[in-house]
Amino acid sequence: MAAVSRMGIFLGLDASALAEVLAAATLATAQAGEAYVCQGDPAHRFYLLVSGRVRLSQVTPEGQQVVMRFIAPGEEFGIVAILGRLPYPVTAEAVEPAVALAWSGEAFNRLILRHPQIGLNGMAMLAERVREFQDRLREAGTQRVERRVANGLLRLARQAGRSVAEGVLIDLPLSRQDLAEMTGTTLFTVSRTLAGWEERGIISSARKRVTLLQPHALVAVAEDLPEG
Amino acid sequence: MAAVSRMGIFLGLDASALAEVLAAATLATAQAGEAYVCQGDPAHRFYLLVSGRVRLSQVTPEGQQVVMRFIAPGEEFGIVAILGRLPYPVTAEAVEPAVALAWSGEAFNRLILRHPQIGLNGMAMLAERVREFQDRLREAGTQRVERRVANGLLRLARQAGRSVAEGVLIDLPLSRQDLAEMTGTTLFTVSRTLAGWEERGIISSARKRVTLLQPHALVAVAEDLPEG
DNA sequence: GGCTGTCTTTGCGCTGGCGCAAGTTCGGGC
DNA sequence: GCCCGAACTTGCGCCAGCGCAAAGACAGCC
Repeated sequence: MAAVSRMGIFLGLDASALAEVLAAATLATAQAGEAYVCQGDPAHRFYLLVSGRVRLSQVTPEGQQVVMRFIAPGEEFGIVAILGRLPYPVTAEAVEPAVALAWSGEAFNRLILRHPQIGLNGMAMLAERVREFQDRLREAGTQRVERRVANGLLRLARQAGRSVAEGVLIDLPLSRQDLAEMTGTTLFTVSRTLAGWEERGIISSARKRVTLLQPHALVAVAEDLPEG
Repeated sequence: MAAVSRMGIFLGLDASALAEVLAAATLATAQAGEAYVCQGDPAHRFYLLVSGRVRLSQVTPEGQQVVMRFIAPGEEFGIVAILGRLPYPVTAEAVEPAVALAWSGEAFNRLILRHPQIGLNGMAMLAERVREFQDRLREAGTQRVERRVANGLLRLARQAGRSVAEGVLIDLPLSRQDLAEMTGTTLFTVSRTLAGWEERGIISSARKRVTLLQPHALVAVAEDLPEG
């Protein structure tokens, strides 16, 4: 309950409203690699992640995969469920053991109507999400690969970064492929780019693991500043 | 009032609620080329377009412009105003004479709390917006220029298409530059691409004006099908 | 009608980054 | 400890699309 009361979407609700929200929820756990929802399935449930990490990805009609974003605890996914029985546009898959709260679309609709604050918070959350996608779309259209990858890493660090002795560890199993699919390039190019940064001491990388050693240097790359 | 009651965000409100919503609104008109909101200004107003067309664009720190989308009557812009005094992330400029309803962020917050249906509708609207941006981001990451331009045109046709004798006219002053900034390419490449399609009889174009003569052929390009 | 500025076209050279193939390293299961 | 498959690296060839320059076409204004 304490955890739930701190989630953005339930900010400003009193204890009884929170209790009601929780009473309507079911708990859904997933192991690493297990999917919460699959692209194309009819959307009937809406989720809020409590712990773990979830990866949202889309597969193109040609079979190519694209990683839309990673979901951190406190964030929502499957919102499309509240607007009728459209199919989910993405697949949501746990990349490490995860726990989420789930509501049926109808139940969540009723909660919003009874507690308008949830609708207000939800709009704020989605507006923020729209802003993030706008930024990424702008990047995709105007920036070269190196800058996009730098921005992608910085975004992940902000979302899932953990301070460790050497710098900021991106606390996610993150393959070169994932990074390529997030930034619209190929795993080859990502590999070469990371290798270049590693040589310059900006990052340190291993299998499915990246640590930012000099975040400010990466920011310089992302902003296309002359060598710092 | 009739027009307002048909807007997605006010669906399901009764007459008295609609009257209340309208009473809180002010009318804002703009001439072609005039800006409703400017990127970077503190966001204090939220708009719903009644008539005309509005272009949302962003300027990168390097001064490069990007066109995020066009707003059609019934759609919202400036939503960021309801979440505190953040700066607007985009500039909203009328491309033809426009009329919009405007609310202050606080007033709209109060309306949502009094009429939760608005919050629900607003979430639906934003969820749809997120979906659109996800699609575009996927396209940006996986498709070649020609397909992206085809998809861009089709999206515009859906949003602002008008049936005319020869086909579907995109009813917007739309320069090559605009199209390039929407699809993440250059006006040169757009010009060449359109010229190619015109030669094949798929479209017909003039200054700031494009008409789809064979929409299905454009769909074939967008989906990368073999020649139809 | 002529002028001006904006929009558009077209040619040409160049390169970032893709695509593939082959090889290497690593982690986990038995 | 060994094996297997997944993840990663590296070299090489190639081309889609960018960048620029210069010229052409059109709309609106005086």
